[in-house]
Amino acid sequence: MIYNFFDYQINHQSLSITSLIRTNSRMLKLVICLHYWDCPLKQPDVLMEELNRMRMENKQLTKMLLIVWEKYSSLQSHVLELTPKASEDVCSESRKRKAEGEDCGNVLGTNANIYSNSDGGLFKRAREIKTSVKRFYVRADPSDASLVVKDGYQWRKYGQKVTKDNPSPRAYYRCSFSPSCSVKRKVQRSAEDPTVLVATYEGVHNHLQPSRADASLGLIQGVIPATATGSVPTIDSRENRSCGDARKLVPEIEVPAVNPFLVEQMVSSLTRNSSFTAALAAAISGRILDYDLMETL
DNA sequence: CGTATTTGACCTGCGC
DNA sequence: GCGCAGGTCAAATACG
Repeated sequence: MIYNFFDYQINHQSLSITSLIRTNSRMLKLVICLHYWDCPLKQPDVLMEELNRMRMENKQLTKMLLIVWEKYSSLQSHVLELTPKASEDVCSESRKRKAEGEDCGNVLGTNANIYSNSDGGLFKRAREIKTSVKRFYVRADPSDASLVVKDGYQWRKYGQKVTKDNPSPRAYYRCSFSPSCSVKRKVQRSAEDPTVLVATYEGVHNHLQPSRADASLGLIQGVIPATATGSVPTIDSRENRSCGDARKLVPEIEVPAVNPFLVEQMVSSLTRNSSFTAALAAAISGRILDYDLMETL
């Protein structure tokens, strides 16, 4: 019963955070609109009014966001305190079960507000909060023995191992871009289809992607995005499928997820940065002045 | 010469 | 307690 209560609370808080981030993005959209001067609102007064309104709204939302985040964090720690047995169960899960969970699609995304099961859902959630595991499938040249998946991040290989259930070796990588980044990656050829590389990511990067250009190379190499519109990725539907059918999985490759925490950090820092808002106001006023001059000519 | 990769040894946890 | 398997370490090696 108490679990259901916290379950609702955490879901509710997560959804609130997501909603607030989306609302905050309205201001950034307005900035982009002003920058390219494609905004349908041609009246500077209307724009200024809208900007001021957005600014006030943004301040309030930022405050709310911080409050919600603090409550969320305290709730999260409270839940973990209340469920020591659950935490132990989670931590003591055998490696084999963990591996099976990964292989069989019991893979957890970063969207912590998406839960489906009711029995033991909270226990699983505790693990989801601690680790994020994602899998990607990359089409590769079978003649190429290297286990290289270009995803735009910098990786350092620290080990290679042949596993029992797969004749091809598994390569272990760490993120080398930032020493504080603890993201790990495992790359192994699919046992069923050697032309497919299976990349398993553990953790979330605490830095921005070093090179978007490099990421695009992944597309050349064979990673197929989930949607052509670049929609925000969610938990891969493949994760609920049965094991070992890589061939069917390939056409539904997803791109790395946008890190909600990074988005939150960026939005938060931008909205709290007085110099940013000052520069923004200066840029907008400059645009308005330019527009007035053009109108008078 | 500095950095990245390779690879055998070692560690850890689980099942029997 | 022992063996097995996955994961990690670190010295040796390769490479630009």
